[in-house]
Amino acid sequence: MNDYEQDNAPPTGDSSRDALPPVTQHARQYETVRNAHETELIEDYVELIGDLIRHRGEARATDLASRMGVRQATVSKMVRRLNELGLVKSQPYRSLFLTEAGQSMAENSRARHDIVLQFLRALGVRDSTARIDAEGMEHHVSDETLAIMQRFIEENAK
Amino acid sequence: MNDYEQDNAPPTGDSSRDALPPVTQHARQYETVRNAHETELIEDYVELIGDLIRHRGEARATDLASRMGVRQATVSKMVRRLNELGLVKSQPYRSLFLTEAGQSMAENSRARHDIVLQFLRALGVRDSTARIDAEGMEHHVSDETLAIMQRFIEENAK
DNA sequence: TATAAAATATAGCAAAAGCTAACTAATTAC
DNA sequence: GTAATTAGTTAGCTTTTGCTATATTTTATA
Repeated sequence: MNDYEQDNAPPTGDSSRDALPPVTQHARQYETVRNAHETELIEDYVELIGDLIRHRGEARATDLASRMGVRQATVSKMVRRLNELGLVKSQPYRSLFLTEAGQSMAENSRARHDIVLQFLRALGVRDSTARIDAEGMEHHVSDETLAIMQRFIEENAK
Repeated sequence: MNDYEQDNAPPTGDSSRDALPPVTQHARQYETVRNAHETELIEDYVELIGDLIRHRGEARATDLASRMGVRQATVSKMVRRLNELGLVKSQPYRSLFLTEAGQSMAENSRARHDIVLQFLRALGVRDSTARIDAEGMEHHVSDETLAIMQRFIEENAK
């Protein structure tokens, strides 16, 4: 039997992970992850630029590079992309600014990030671990799950 | 002030996300995420091959392609990589097998995946959403957090 | 069993994100 | 105010993971 045809197979009634999901749904899961990966880096940069402006007054390429753990050349290239995407406004050799769109992306990312981080802490994860996990998980948490995390935080607040 | 120097700055005493983490730690967070991305796809393939063998008796490239939502050529190329990495044993035009190493990676991934999925469900996330989120989150959850999730599942089992 | 269909492989292209090296601009220090 | 240092840019390379198109092999069918 071909795997394509399995989509027509009757549901097994088994709700655990033990059964493979129908092909179409399975593929959609991986597609969602791939899509997230495409926007992930963009969001991380925009979020970081926002944070730098917020906390340090300005966002310099050098600081982006050292905080991201990459070379300046990499940042330069990325900033050009962010410009093209209309997320960042910049002039050569000057520090960076977010456009309206960039600003709202930054706020959105920061909010998600905060919720995930607080959720992990509320769950009992150590701060340094929580920060690392949050950075990775942030982009893979659906709105539905995020709302549930939010509720969890409120219920478990001291 | 240069951002590099900020590493020597005294901690603000503010444990919320409101403060930027020290530069070195911040960079390590992003590095961890980048590293996860490198192994992520590999693990997904190996895990899926394991699942296919388990549930369908064999793993064919076509089925990998349809379930991953990519083209067969992409799978072919990936399988060559998995071979080089010593995770998969395969002969041209034949179905795929996992090596010892591949098998243990598959088991490990499946275990992680299961815990994350069950955790999300225990938290109250709908099944279809939980599956999507788990697929993305799986690779970004530390052992520490995983253990906590495990405990949470046990405590909240009916 | 010969042929059509399905599965797999290979070649070659593209985009993304990293790198180094070499160059230019801005800032700081003297 | 010039020289040295720091910051930013650009060009060109590499790896990874997609893709299409084409060739080859295996399997199924008439």
